[in-house]
Amino acid sequence: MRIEEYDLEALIEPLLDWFSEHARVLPWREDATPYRVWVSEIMLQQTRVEAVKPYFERFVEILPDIQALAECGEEQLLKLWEGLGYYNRVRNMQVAARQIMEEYGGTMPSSYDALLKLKGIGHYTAGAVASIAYGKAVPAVDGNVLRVISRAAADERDIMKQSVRTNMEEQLQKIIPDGRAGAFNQALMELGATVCVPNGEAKCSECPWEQLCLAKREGKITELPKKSKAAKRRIEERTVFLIRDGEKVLLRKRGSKGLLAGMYEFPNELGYLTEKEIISYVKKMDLTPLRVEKLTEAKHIFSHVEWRMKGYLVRIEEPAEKKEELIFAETEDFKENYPMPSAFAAYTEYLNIQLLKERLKKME
DNA sequence: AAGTCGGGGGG
DNA sequence: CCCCCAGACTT
Repeated sequence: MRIEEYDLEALIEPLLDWFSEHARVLPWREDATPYRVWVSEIMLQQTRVEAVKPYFERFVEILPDIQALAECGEEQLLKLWEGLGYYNRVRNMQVAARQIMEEYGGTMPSSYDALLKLKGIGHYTAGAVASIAYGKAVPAVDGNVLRVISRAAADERDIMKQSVRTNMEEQLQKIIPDGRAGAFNQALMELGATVCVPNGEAKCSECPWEQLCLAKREGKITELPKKSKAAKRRIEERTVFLIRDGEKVLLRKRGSKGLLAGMYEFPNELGYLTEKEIISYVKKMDLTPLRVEKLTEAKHIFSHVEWRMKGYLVRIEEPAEKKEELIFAETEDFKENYPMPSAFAAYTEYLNIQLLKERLKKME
């Protein structure tokens, strides 16, 4: 069965009635200005509501409007996003903020097509902002919507295909209830997030569509939606260096493109280096290693690569001359000033412990 | 159309 | 271990 053969309109009233009683209280739903809706939608891309909440509050407090976002420095921007992942989201959002300052005098555009032209805003987010913040009658099809509609209509097409998503948008466009587009789109997502859930048991007894859902009727809830599997992750072995001069630790800033763009990291290299190779690696930076100590091993899983890390603490002599390109950060404040990805958590944690030990020693 | 881009929660 | 998440961009 395809959604063209299913009566989507019958879903609207039960859904809106359900939503009016079960809508969660979320920070971005209070005072749903275009800016706040935009920020929340970018943060929510591939990210759960609970993870976003604290980030959202802090972000809009420190950067309360589009101009503040446009003028924010890179370090502070990444610091506000630190731990959320997909760091290009916030970099793109700033590009868009500058676009809005120049092309729209600082006012968020309201049309779907204008929103779609902004960096980092695709079909989903354009639809979400246009409908939620401006009440425009356009769909916003995310993973939740694909799932709940696939199930309701018992549509067996592969939702990973772009053509299926586009078709879903076209069919939903026809039935968007006038004047209630924002509530309708949010209700579809809310149903997917809280009732028609992807993992575990769908809570069909709580669903406003229990009598209308074909997947339920045909016993296909667990089979739908159909989804082709993602490619397998590759594995990378890495050696991570905590190069320490007294209280200071050596950091490196990553390039402006690719994985973890613009973030800081401990120097690290592909492959597992021997202690001999570690020493020559450090010497190559014109540093003088004193001793090398093995640290814990750690694993970090990204979407398409898995890092298997072996860490080493390398004590060095205080450099005679400070080289410009080497960033030696004080252990005390490196957390406040340098945005670091979670991938290195095992080793930043190690520094914390070391810091605590040093403090205890001083108290004796 | 396929690959890239984080991190965490839950089964 | 697996899955998925209020997706977008690049090639």
